[in-house]
Amino acid sequence: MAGYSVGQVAAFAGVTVRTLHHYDEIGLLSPSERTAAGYRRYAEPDLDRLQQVLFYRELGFPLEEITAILDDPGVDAATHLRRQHELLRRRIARLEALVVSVETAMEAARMGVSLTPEERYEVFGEFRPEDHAEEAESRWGGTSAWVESRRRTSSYSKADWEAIKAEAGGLVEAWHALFVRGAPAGSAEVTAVAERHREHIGRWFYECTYEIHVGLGEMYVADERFARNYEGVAEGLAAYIRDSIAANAAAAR
Amino acid sequence: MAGYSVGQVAAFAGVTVRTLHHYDEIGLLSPSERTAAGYRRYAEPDLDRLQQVLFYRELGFPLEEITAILDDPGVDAATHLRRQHELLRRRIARLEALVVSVETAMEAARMGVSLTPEERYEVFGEFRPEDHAEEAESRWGGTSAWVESRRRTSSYSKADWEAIKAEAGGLVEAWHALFVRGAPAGSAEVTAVAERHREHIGRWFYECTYEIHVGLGEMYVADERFARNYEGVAEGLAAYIRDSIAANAAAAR
DNA sequence: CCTGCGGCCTCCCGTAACGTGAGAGTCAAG
DNA sequence: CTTGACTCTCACGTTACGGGAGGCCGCAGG
Repeated sequence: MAGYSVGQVAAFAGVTVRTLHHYDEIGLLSPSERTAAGYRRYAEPDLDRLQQVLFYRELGFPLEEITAILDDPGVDAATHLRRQHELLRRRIARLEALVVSVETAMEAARMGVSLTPEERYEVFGEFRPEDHAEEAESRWGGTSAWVESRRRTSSYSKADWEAIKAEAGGLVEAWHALFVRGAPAGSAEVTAVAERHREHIGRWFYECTYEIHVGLGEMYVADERFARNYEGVAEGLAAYIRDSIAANAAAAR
Repeated sequence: MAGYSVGQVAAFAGVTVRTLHHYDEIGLLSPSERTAAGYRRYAEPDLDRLQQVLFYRELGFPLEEITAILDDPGVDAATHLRRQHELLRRRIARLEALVVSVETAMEAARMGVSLTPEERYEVFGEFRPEDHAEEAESRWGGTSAWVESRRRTSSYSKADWEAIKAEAGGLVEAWHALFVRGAPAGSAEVTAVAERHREHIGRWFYECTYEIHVGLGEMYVADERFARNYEGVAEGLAAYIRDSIAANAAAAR
C-alpha cells in the first residue's frame, strides 16, 4: 500500500534491484519499512535520499563517502543541492576542456604536427611541474619540426596525402593572395575560401560544423603552435583567416 | 635514451604506475620496447594509444571494450577523435540535464512542492514507459497538493517557514500589483522586485546567481508545475515575472 | 483448492580495475 | 661502492556491483 517495492524504485531510478540490495547491505540506503513477509518498502524520504546518492555517484564519489556526506547532520538538503550544482558545473567545465583537447588533437593530426607528451596530456595531469618546459623547448626550439608532415595514423595512401597537402596549401595561398590584395575578411570572395576550407576538412578528416570551424579559427590565432604556421607566411594572416571563418559561419546561419 | 619510463609516463598522464602495469597485463597497452633489465620503455605511438585509452576511460568505457575499439583495424585515429568529440558532447548534454534537475529540486524544495518519483528521477531512468502517467494523474489531478507546503528537509523552524512563506507571498503580490497596473516588466520598479526575489532565495536557500535566476524564470513559465502556481494568480503573470527577472539580470551586467 | 508465474527474499561466488605492499634487482650520483 | 630512487614480478585486498541458486509470497486462472 504505502511506499514502493524494490522493483518499482529500481525501475524509475534506473538502477538494478541488486544495487538497491547492495545499498541496503552497506547501510547507505535502507528502506524505512519492511512488510510482514520481509519485503522492502521504500517511502518518500528514502526516495529523496536515493536521489542524492545517485547524484553523488554520478559525480564519481565512492559509496562510503556518500554515506558520510549524507549522514552528516550539519548539512541540510539545500546545501547538498547547492554543492551538487557546483560540482556539476566543474565537471562540465572539465569535459569542455577535453573537447578542446580533442579538437586540438584533430587539428594536430590534420596538419601533421606532432605534440609533446606534456601538450598531449595537458588536460589529464592536474599539476604542472614546470620543469618540463626546457625539454619542450629543445624539442620545438629552432627546428622546423612543425612543418614536417609527420603523420602517424589513418589509412590514406601517400598519394592521398600529397593531394591533401596540395589542396590545403592552395587554400592558404588563396587566403594569402586576398590578404595582400586588401580584400576585407568578411567579403564574399574571402568567406568562400573559408567555406572551401571547411569542406576540405569535412571531406578528408572529420565532420566540421560551423561551430567547430569557428573554434578552429580561434585556435589558429590563440595557439602558438598553429599560429606560427600562418604567421610564417604573412604577419596577420592567422587573424585574417580566423575572421573570414567567423564571417562565413555567421553568414551560414 | 629513447622513449619514456613508466614513472615518467605515469607522471604526465596523471595515472599511477600500477595502472600502466595493469594495462600491460591485460594487453591494452604494452610498451613497444623493454630495456635489457626488463624496464618498460614507452615510445610515441604508445603515448598516442594511451591518450585514446584515457579518453575512452573518462567516458566510462570498460577496458576490454576499449581494447576492442582501439584494435579494430577498420577505424583510424581521425575516426576515434570524431567519435570522442561526439561522445563528449553527449556527456556534457547529460550533465546539463542534471544541472537542470538539481535546479528543479532546489526550487521544489523552496516552494514546498513535492515531486512524484517519476518527476524526481526523470533524468536518471532513460526509458519512459508511459504507463506511469495515470498514476501521476491520480496524484496530482485535481488536488491542491501543489500548494501544500509539505517540506521535508532542512533545519528551519516552523516560525522561519512562516516568515519565508510570507516574504515570498509578498513578492508575488508585489509583482501582481505591478502587473495589473500595467507597469512594463523591464521598468525599474518591477526589476527591483525581481532583485528582491533573487536576494530572498539567496538569503534562505542557496546562492542565486543572475544566471541561475534567469534559468528559474524560464522554468516558471516552461515547467507546468511551477507555471500553475503563478498563472493561478493571474494569467500571464508567470511570463511577466520571467521577463522582469531577465531584465534585472541584464541590467546587472 | 491447487497451480502457475512473476516478484521478492537471502546467501554466495564472480568480476573489473585497480590499491597496496613484499621481496628483489637496477641505476645514476656521491 | 654504497645509497636512495626507481623498477620488476608475484600476490592478496577492495569497491561496486552482476548473476545465479534455492526458497517464500501473492494473486489470476482452471
